[in-house]
This record gives sequence, C-alpha cells and structure tokens, in this order.
Amino acid sequence: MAEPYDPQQIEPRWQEFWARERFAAADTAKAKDLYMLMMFPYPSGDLHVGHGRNYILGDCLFRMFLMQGRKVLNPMGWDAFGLPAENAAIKRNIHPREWTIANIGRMKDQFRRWGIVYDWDKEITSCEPEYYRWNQWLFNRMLEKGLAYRGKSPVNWCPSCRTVLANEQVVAGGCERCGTPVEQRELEQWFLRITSYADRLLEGLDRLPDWPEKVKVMQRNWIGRSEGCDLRFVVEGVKEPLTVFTTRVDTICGATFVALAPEHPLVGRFRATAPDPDFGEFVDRLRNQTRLQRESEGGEKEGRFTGAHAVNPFNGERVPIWVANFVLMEYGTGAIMSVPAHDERDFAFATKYSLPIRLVIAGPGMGPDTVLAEAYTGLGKVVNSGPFSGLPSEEAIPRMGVHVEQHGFGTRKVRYRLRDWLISRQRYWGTPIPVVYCESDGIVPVPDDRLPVLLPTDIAFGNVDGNPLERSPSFVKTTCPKCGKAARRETDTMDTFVDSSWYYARFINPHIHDAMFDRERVRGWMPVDLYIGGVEHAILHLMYARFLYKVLSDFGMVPGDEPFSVLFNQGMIVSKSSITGRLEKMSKSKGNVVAPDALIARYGADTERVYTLFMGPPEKEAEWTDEGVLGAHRFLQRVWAFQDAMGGAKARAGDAAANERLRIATHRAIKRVNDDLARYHPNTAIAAMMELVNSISEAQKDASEGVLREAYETLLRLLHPFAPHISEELWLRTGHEGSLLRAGWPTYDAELLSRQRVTLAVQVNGKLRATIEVDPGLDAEAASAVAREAAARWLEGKELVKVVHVPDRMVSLVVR
RNA sequence: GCCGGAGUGGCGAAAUGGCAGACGCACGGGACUUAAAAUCCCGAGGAGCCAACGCUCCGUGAGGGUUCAAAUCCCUCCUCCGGCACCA
Repeated sequence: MAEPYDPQQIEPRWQEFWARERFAAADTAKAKDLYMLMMFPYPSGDLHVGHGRNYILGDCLFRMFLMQGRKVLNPMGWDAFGLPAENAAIKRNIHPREWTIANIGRMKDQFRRWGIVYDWDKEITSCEPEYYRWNQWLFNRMLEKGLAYRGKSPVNWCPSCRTVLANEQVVAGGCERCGTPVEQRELEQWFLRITSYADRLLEGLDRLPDWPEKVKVMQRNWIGRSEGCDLRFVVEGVKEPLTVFTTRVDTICGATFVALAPEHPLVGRFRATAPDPDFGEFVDRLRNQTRLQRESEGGEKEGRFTGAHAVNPFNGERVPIWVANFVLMEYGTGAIMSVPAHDERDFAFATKYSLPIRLVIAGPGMGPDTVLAEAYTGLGKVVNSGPFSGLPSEEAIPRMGVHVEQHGFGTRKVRYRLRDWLISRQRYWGTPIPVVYCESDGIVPVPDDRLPVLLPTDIAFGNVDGNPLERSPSFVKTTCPKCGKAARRETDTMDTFVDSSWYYARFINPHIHDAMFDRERVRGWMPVDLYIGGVEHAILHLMYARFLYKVLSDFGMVPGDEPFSVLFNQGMIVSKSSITGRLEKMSKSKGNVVAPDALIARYGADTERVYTLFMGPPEKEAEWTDEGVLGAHRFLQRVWAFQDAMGGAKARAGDAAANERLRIATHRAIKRVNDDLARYHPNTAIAAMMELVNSISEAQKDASEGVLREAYETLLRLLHPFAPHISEELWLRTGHEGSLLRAGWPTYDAELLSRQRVTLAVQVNGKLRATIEVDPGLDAEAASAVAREAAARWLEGKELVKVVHVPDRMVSLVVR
C-alpha cells in the first residue's frame, strides 16, 4: 500500500525540479512557434484564488503545448509603476521601489507554489530604468512626428489621487481607481494623438475574428465614430461664423434654434446683452458643475436666450441662439442646431421654452402637417424643406452634404467620441516625461543620448499637495539641452498604461540594452498568438496597446499592425461577501478573500488548480465554494489510489470485453481532453478525465495489466497540465524516468473509436420511442429497417410517410 | 435610453439542430466500523400508472413560429449581468 496522498510531501520537490530543469526556457533566436501571454500583473502584493484563475488556465495550456512538443514563449513580468506603491510609501514611509520589489518577490513565490512555470530569464520589471528609458525614447519619436503634443484643455482631475486622468480612467464620473468624483480643470498637459488612429483602430477590429465580440463592441462604442457635417451659421453682429456639427443634415430646415454649450467661447459676448438678468449667473453655475453634478440633474433641460440670432444657411431663416445645459463642449463644436421635431432633447427643450417645432421628416404614416406628441428620430421622407422635399433621408443626407460643400456652408466631417490620450500624471512613481522647459528655447526634449531621465531618489514622501518630484531640486533644476542655460525639468510622469502598451514586444529579448526591443526577433515573434487577461482591460489597456503597436508599425519597428491575434478574457471568481451578503469580486474590503496558502497547505496546489479549472467555463464568472474544492481533492485521491491497483493486475490476461471497454474509454478520454482544451474548456476536459477514472475503477478487477497500464498512464499524461505535481510523482512511481513534460501528449486511436457499435435513437413523430445498438456506418435503408422493427408498436395501423436518417445517430419515422 | 451577454434539477454545470441534465457538489439509502470520519457501492428532473419488467405525460425564463426533430434557429415579451450614456 502506498502512503496516503500528501501534497505537502511532493509539491515543493517538483516545483524545484521544474525550475532547475528550465522547462519554460524559450529560445527566441530560433524561429517562432507559439507566443502566449498573460497580461502582466501590477505587483500589489498577495494573490488570492481569484487571481489564480488567469495564471492557472495559462499554465494548463502552456504545459499541454510543451507536452505536444511545441516551442512556446510564455514570459512573465511586472507592471511595476503605479499609484498604490506611492500611497504605500506615504503610509509606511518606505520607498515605492522597495514596496514594489518586495511584492514582486511574494508574487513570484506564489506562482511557484501554484506550480506555475514561466521563462523567468525573460522577466521584465517596468519600473527599472532599463525598461522605462524606452518609454522616453518612444515619447521622443512621437514628439518628432507630432504624435505627442502639449495642449491646454479641460481635463479630469481626481482630488484624491491628486492627478489628472485620461478619459478612459473616468468611470461614471468618478476616478477609476478610488471612485472620487472627478473635477474639470483647465490645464496644459501632454497628450498622445490616438485620435489620428481612430479609423485604423476601428478597422483593425474587423481583422480580429478571435477576439471576444464584447470587447470589440466596447472599443467601437468608445471610439464612437459618426459621420456628419460641420455647418457654419452666420451670427448677427458677430464677424466669425458659428459652426455646429450634425449627423442629420436632412433635418436642417427644421432647425428652429441654435444651442451653445455654457463653455462655448461665444457665450461671453452675450453676457451684457442677454435679456434674462440672471444670464451670467446661469452660465457660471453650469460652468462650475462637475460632470457628476450635471448627470445627477437627471436630464432636466435648462437654458437661456442669448438675445442673439443666427442665420440658417439652407433657407436663410433667422433663429434664436440659446445657451443650453445639455450641449457638451467636449463633443463636436460645442454648438448644435436644434431640431425639436426630430431630436428628443431638442423636443423637450423646445416644449419647455415654447420654441417652435417644425416637422421636416415624415415617418411611416405621417404627412407634412402631422403634429408630433414626441420627437420622431427615425429616417423618413423629407418635407417642408424646399427643393429637398420628397427625398428619403438616406438620399437627402448625402445630397445635402454635397450641397453644403458646394455652397460653402461648411464641410462634411467625421467625428469621434474618442479623445486624445492624456498621459501626464502629477505623481512620482512613473516614467519621467523627458522634457525640459527653457526660458529661451521653450519646450526642449531630452536628447536620446541623455536618456534615461532617471527618477530621483532624494524624495520626501508625505501627505502634501503636489507632485513629490517638484520637491526634488536635483531633479527640477537642470540645464537646457539646446542652449545650456538654466532650465526647469518637466515633473509630470507618464500614465503607466504607456508601460503596458509595448512590453509584449520587449519580452521576446528583454535584455537588449541598445534598443527598445530586438527588431529582428520581434519581426519573427510578434504578434502574440494567445493573450489571456481580464475583461476590465477591454478598453484601457487593449486600446492603448493597439494604438502604440500601430505607431510602432508605422515606424517600421514591428510586423503587421495588431499585437494580439487571439484574446481570451477569463471571468472573475466571486464569493459571498460577509459585508454585503452578495456575490462579489474577492477583496479585503468585502471580506470574501480566499487565500491560497491555507488551501495549499491542506489540499495542495493541484487541488486548487483542478477546482479552479473545473468550476465552469473559464470565460464566465464563477462562484468559489469550499465543497467544490473537496470534490477536486477526492478526484486526485482516487487517481493516487490507483498505484496500488496497478500492482494487483500483474501478468493478468483479463476479460476480453472488459479490456475492450477500458481501451475505448481511454481513447475517448484522449479525444475529449484534446477537443475540450482546444476550445479552452478545461472544465469538460476534467469531466472526461473523471469518467476515465470511473472506467479504470470499474475495470480494476477484470482488465489485463497491459490495458490497465495504458489507461492509467494515459490518465497521468492527460492530467499533467491540470495537476502537474501529482501526475509527475505518479509517473515516476510507475517506473518512468524524467518529466512528463517530455513524455509526449497522448494521441487517440481514431480507428478504434470509429469501429465501435453506436446507439441509434429511434423517433416516431418526433418522440423518442426506442434506442438500438448497431454497427457503425449502417446505411439509410438498413437503419430504417431496424428502427421500424424497434418501434413496431407505434407504427401499427399507421402509414409511414417519411424516414429521416442521421448516420450513426438517429432514425426519425413520420407516420400518419 | 442604446449596445452586448445570459436565463437548463436543490446547487456549479453539460449538450450549439438529432436520446436534455454528462461530470461534480449537496442529499438519501447501503457496506465497512464499537462509533464517527474517511472510503466504497446504489439511488435520484417533475407528475402519474404498474405487484413487477416497465409504461405514459410534462419539462431548458414566458408566449408564438420554422422543422420529421428546437435548450440550440426566427419573432414578441420578461428578468438578471456587463458596457456606454444629454455624443447632436
């Protein structure tokens, strides 16, 4: 009898073995085979079982690929810059670097204890100068091409994190990280011109069939492309024209007023002349509102007449100009032509302020004189619009667009919701933006040969306002690279999403010192063939990475223009919160974190791995339960117990039928595990292995030694990617030398499976009436004959009208 | 409001046009045990009929449709989750 299954005794030994044998080492100097990658994590410290899902799934696939003899690059690194390190520094009075490095150590250790193997020779830590200097180098290139620029605009400011944020980092009006309502501030900041790539970012999505539809839709919505016209209205008494943007130029003759955003530059001119005495006060109130405050007003429309009028270029009509709270300065031109008949907001506004509503689009069942109870926003027939009346909207839009350009009323224009990427952060723990401000030369980039601009270490962290970098005289005070005179260094650092936008290319040969990455090898190894990570990065990371990859592509530095061929989003693991009582993502504040340590001590890492992979399809959310863990453990214990039974079968010929049954079960299991892993369904692959375990159990007493051995050793090989420690240990005890990782991946005997008798379902009028065992490959006539016999009872006295035969599956008899 | 995704036993789920509920959890019964745990074996969607072997009907959120055949495809609706949201 073997001793009881004790993971504590076997797991550490194999973990050391895999590390020592460097199974994960990939030689990227050789031709590419496969590049798989998990999104590199932020080293926040301890990992819980929810984090494990991502890495365990990746390791499972990686081990299968290795067993199949593939040469796989599977690296890991650290997205090591970021605010939590800085906050920890303030709180505990240690340097962010120290905190970060300590966390990296802990997380690496956790990976090891999970039995996860990476090619650690390729490790990247993004807070190291050897990495971040290439952020600076890339910034210089983008500056040269006009893709990086300094601009003044209203930006999102998080008062808690004390930094500006990109649009993408504002969620429901609050800071993505801490939830604090974001304020608008007019600041001069650095931007990357992602909007010039908007169309290519959209178009590229169509060439990514193996990305989840959900992610592509989210990116399309975020980019928010709309085609329309910029139209110039002449404003009475004002020289420069007022430009509005519309996607519905076919409705222009229904424009009964023009509305401006409170922040619109023209608004100031009307302060003195506007008829309402509270005009100025009204405008100031709206301007001071945060986004959140505006939203909380629940869409209530509000506005004031400016006293001024504009002229509709199409029909020469004089319409009043209003200031309205629902017009956004951030989108379009900050001014709109309002068509109450065909826009819900305009309708509500016109109703409230008794402005005229004129029908110009007749929908189904409507005529030119139809009185509307609500806005009709669909397409239809143009009416009340002079020469354009009678056209359907679909035709009117392009025709009137041409008319606009021919008569100089404006231009056709494509606009996007997407804003340029604001990368300045008023924080210490990030890549310094490599720029110097000089009295005489203005903005001067730090030349490449003086990179990296290093983060200074003489920093006092504390709960004070402003970027800590501003308080480092050695950093701020510098000289102008052009004229050599005293100058001030930029103290903002880059958004850490810059770091994660190109790291995958550096992984291929990360120790290169004279370049951002090894262009030759990158040409051979990009794109990433399989990218695994959480859906929370659907917009932020995945769009920035696609953008910078396209930039690098334009620089001729990378092949193709999409970095990730296949994207797999694993679902979250949730568990019941002791605070809210609901299923929540694991977090300390929700009191529902399951830490791996106790679990591994009690049941072993293999149990956690098997349970994690068995919980459900990995792309779906799954609930962690302690009972489920037990089931996974029992499964491994049953596998462990087989080592005794194998001895009992020595030199036995066994029962022929039992032998046959077990062989079929074995080969069916191989096929199913293969098929299921190929479609990323480890859950059903494990179910297939459980069935094989059941079959081996049944056959233990009467199958031959050879057949039992084949079944058992096949099981160990199939099991390896899921439960690597126990499978290696049992493989060794079975008398094999060396690692299962080099033992090859089992293949199934297709011929054996194809000659098995099959069960035919027999239906009569769509209802299952019998099942019959037949030889495979039975033709329609023969199948129909046996089916008629089996279902004779239901055919009596009826006329057989039709027979449908699905080979080896079913016969459907239709009777009257 | 718009856009996506989902809804199947007590629970996690499987089956993507062809035998609904594989596999597992929890549960019930039995074996082993002084006992318990562990382990092993058996049972199980619901309703009804039968002494029994078995048989019948119903059943994948609701309703309709296509089909010999629908969890799966189509239409209408409901609920939940996620994303975007005064985007002109």
